Amino acid sequence: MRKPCCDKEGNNKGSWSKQEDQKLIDYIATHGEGCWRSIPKAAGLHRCGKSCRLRWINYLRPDIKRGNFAQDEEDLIIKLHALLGNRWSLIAGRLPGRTDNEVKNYWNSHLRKKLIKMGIDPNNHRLNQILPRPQPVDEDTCKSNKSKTDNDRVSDAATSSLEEDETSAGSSHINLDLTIAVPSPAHTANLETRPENCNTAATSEVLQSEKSPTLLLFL
DNA sequence: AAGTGGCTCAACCGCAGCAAG
DNA sequence: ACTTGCTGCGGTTGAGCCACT
Repeated sequence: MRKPCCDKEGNNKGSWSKQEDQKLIDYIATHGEGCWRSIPKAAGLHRCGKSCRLRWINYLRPDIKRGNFAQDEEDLIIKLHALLGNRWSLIAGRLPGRTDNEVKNYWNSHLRKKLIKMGIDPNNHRLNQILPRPQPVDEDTCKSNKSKTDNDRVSDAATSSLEEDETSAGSSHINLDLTIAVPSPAHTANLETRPENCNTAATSEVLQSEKSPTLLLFL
C-alpha cells in the first residue's frame, strides 16, 4: 500500500488563505510550474503538492476565465460530452480559460438538469422517448462489450446520438450549429500530445470523425 | 427573523498511467 | 520485469450561500 502523499502532519487542509495564494503565485511567477511535490516546501506552504497544483490550475492561473458560461460554451460542452463522456480535462481543453473542475461542476449543477428537463438522458444524450435501436448481434460486438468501461459505453451512445443529430432533425433542441473560435494551438497540441488518449474508443471515434464536417470543432 | 432545503463550487480522495530506477 | 514515486484525472464531499416558507 502506497503511502498517501497528503497525510503529512502539519499540512493545511481546506480553503486557501490569501497569503497562501500569494505565496504560490509568487513562487510560480518566479520559478514556473515544475515539480509539484517540491513546490510547497520551496514556496513555504504547508500544503501537499497535489493541493498546490489543484489550487493553481483551478483558481490561480492567470488565464482562467471566470464567470458564467456563454451559450456557445454550453453548447460546446454538451456536444463534447456526447462525444467524449466524462472526460472533463479533454472537454475543458476545448474551452479556453475553463478548467476541468469548472466544467465538471457546471455540467453537474446546470447542464445535466437542463438536458433532463429537455427529455434528454444526460448520460447518453439520447431522447428518453426514443427506443434504443437494436444492437447488431455480431461476435466482436459481444466480446468487446464485455470489457467496456463506462466511458466507452457513453462513447458508443454518443456516437449514436451524433448520428441522430445528423439524421433526425428536431431530435434535439440544442443548437449545435456552433460558431466557436478555433482553439488555441496550445489546446490542439494538448490533445495531440496525449498518448494515453490514443487507446480509447472515444478518442479514436473523435479522430475518425475529424474527417466529417460535424467535427470541425476538433480541427 | 428563524429554520431549512437546495444549490454551487472549491477542495479532497483514490486510482490509473507513466517514467525512472 | 518489477517496484516506486509523481502527476493528472474523475468522482465525491462539505462549507457557505441563497431562496423559500
